[in-house]
Amino acid sequence: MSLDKVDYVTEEAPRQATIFDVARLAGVSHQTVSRVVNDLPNVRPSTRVRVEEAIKKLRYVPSPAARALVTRRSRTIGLIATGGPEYGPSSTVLYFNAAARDARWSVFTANMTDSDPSSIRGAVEAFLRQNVEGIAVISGHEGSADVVAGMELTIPLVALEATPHAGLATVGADQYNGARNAVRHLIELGHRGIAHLAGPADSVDARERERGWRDELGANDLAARVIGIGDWSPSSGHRFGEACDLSGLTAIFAANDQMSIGLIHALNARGLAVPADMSIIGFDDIPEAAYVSPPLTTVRQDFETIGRDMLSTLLSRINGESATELPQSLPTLIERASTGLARRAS
Amino acid sequence: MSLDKVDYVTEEAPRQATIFDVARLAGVSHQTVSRVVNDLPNVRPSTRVRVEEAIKKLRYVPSPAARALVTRRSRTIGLIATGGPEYGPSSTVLYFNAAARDARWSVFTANMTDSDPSSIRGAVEAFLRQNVEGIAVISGHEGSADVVAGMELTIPLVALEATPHAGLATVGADQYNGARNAVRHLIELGHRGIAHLAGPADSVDARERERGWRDELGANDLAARVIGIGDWSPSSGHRFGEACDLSGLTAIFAANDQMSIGLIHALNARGLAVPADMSIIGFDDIPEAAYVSPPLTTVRQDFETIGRDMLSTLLSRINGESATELPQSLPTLIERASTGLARRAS
DNA sequence: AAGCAAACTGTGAGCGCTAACAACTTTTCA
DNA sequence: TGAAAAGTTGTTAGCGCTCACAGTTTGCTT
Repeated sequence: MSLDKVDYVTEEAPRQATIFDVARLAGVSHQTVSRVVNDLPNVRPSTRVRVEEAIKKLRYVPSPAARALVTRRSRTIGLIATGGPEYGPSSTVLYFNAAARDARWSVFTANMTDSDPSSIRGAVEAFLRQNVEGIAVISGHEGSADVVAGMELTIPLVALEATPHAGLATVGADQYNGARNAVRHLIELGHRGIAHLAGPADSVDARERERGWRDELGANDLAARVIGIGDWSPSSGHRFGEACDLSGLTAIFAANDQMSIGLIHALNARGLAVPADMSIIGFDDIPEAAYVSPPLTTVRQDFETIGRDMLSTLLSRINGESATELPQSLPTLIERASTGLARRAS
Repeated sequence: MSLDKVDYVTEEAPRQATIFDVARLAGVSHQTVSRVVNDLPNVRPSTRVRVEEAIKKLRYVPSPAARALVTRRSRTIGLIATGGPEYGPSSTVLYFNAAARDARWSVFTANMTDSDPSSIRGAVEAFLRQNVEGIAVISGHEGSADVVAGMELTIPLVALEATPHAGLATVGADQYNGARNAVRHLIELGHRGIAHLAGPADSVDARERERGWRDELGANDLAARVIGIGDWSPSSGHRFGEACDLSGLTAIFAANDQMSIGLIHALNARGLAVPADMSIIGFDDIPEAAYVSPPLTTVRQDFETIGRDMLSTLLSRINGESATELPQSLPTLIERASTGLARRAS
């Protein structure tokens, strides 16, 4: 399959070979060529070989357009991604794409910074016209997947971080238990006043992390307090870190690493040391997390696995193997230096 | 164009309308419908209106497959992205995609973590089969764009960060002058021993930044010393920060922010304060840069502009408007707190 | 009012492929 | 040995669209 040093389109443009060219060269009908190409049975081995040789000789490659026209299939997936270049989503997108490549599927990507329903619908409509066989939604915004699900497509749909929904498969890490583990770690260090710096309200992941935090606190008869609702960005973490009321607190669980970084920076500016005065735990384990000061204790998500799981889930839906167990990984706690033993709350 | 609450594919599957359905309803020939759809002249206004109404009523949308089959055009672009989820490239990919959406073009993305020539060729071949009308390469690896360029395609090609090459348009920020500005800033602060923590050797951007650093130093009769060649990651910055010889140095220009972060962390561990003992300047201005300790002085690249410029360059090539001036923006210096006045070198 | 150009509109072919079925071989088994 | 069964191959008809060109109408001259 791998051809070296080929003039893909030479000046004389010898017109890409068609199925008929191959048929003529092999001395068979075009239909037989089609059978060979599609690996259908009932072709005599000797004929098959002859056809394969002709294919190789002519460098024949079937036209996806012609194929799509008649089969209404395209071996193509549509991917909708909303939000900016945050580490988590963009990693997931990247690995989803890589997995698709490995599986020899093509993917159309529609990136949009907002998650305006009509933009999303527009993107889906464009995908539909292209005969995509499935749609994946990787969105930080809760509504996005529901918008697509609400279109009641006949093609499978898989979404990252969305509420379970009829006809909508969701894949992702277990944010809830990841968050509980984070909080449990804090409790084990002796902390009792553990606040939360939440992620955006329209993010299911953010809400799951908050719920995990709240439940773990509840299970230990501890009070819950949210010090702010950020937008995942370091600057939002910084903003809340500057302004929030820290009384009674010895630890803060931030909804992601980037906000942790902003938060720590603001805390330092207020004369508070981390973790001596305040323990901070993040979420995601971005590459920088190990190298900021102090190195961040966090909960690692494996975005590569998530992206690949999304693809394989979608592909199995496309192949009709519906309702298999949906993959869900458990994020793991990474202990570094931003958490420490609790001191008496100030 | 925006339809609300539509059953995109109802259970009875009333077969997506074709051009003939529209023609029948409007009482014209399919060819006239085609003219209206493609906005060709010589259609009586009243006829045009009638056809447009029929289109709207039937929710007719032309089939890209059929169109591509006959025109051999697809209004589709192939995007090749190599490397992992680093901030710069993934942002560029994202904004490229967003710009394409705005222009109503579809884009196939082929993401690969490596930049193996045969993978790249494979991706290009797949794109060609899909009748893409142009290819964009966003790669951290130098060879990538050249591999594609070497295939001598007849469709336009645009690449980020690549050496100028026949038939290859490159778009990007002016890494060289950005780097010179960074170094000049250091010199203005009184630094004389200014080392460089370089990016990977196979990256043109990395080499341009190094060249800028070297030339600015040379222009001021200062000696140049590279303390390491990293891979853009914080951990590589950290590694070199731990081991390098710092004698005679009061400042280090790191090839990107992430390596700066790792570097600073290692320096701190060696008992060196930034910027008191050593000034550090990075490149890119990632969102975290302002919130690490100390906030990073860096050179900001506008990835959104780069991504959008890549798209518009590619589109204008596709439309035959060749050889327009290639956009190149100048990254801007962002002064924060990781650089300070030079002390006497140790 | 005839005549001609310009403006419109329609017809037929064919892009490259697969689906459906017809036709021809070979094998199998009574 | 012959007929049915199984295996193999070919034929035809589209998929939905655009292109090239033919045909029809309309507007403008003289």
